Amino acid sequence: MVNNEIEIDRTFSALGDPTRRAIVQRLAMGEATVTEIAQPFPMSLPAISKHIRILEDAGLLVRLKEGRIHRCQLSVEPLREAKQWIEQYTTFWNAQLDSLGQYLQQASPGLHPKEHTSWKKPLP
Amino acid sequence: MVNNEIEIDRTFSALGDPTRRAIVQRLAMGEATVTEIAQPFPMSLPAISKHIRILEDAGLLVRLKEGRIHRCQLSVEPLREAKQWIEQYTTFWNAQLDSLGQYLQQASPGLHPKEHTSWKKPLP
DNA sequence: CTCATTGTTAACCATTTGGTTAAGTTTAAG
DNA sequence: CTTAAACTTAACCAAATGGTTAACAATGAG
Repeated sequence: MVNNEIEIDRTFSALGDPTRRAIVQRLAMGEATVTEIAQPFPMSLPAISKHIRILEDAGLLVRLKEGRIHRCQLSVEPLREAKQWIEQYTTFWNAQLDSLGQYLQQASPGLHPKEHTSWKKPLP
Repeated sequence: MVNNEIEIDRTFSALGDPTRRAIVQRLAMGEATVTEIAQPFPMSLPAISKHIRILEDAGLLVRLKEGRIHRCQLSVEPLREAKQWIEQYTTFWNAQLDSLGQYLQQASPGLHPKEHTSWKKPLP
């Protein structure tokens, strides 16, 4: 949990692709082999293999090799961290913080968060 | 909220870039103009302009034009939806669903986990 | 009017991404 | 031993991405 910047980057990049999000969704229903994962997708097995690798590198997928089949399952920890990253900006508290910050800028510019220059009220 | 697949795609793609996540973080501190946003970044203004456009297209940023300056502020609604997408897979409830689903699949393959009804409540 | 400020658009470029097919590897089966 | 199955790796390709500089547009200031 210390240096999560690179991890969070991998996580969000991995989730940026619809195919990979669909794989995550699939795995949420239960573990699956590579061919099982590939089955619904209109693309080749190597393509899916790459996607799985990317999810694995992002820590979103763990692979249990049993003989020649690779059993894949979802690992939710990176999802939790992505959720936490997002929650910084979606909580009620931060909404309040945001409003307050803007108010402070209006009241005494230059005192608060960023060195804003003067602030005009939006026109009606 | 009907066809959120494309929206969620735009949102996650937008958040997949570290520069854009940093912009989101910056805007969470309060609104800012384009040059203010660009100031800390070691890249040209047009590069930032493009990032802002992508965030805007994703609905994560709203632009208020006042004369020649564009005041940008964060819009958290897409973040909430991204959070909700993630939460499908990070709640305790779904962890249970996953484990039980795997058990049920082992016990009676062909039955889908979601067809069963005795699930525990999610934890906060 | 003239000039600076604020920002976008255009044209271009290198790298990354997401896909392909073909070949290789490992394991299970006959 | 031979062959099939389950995947991965390699080599390649087109398109998307993220950046650049130069030119353009619109607004505010002198």
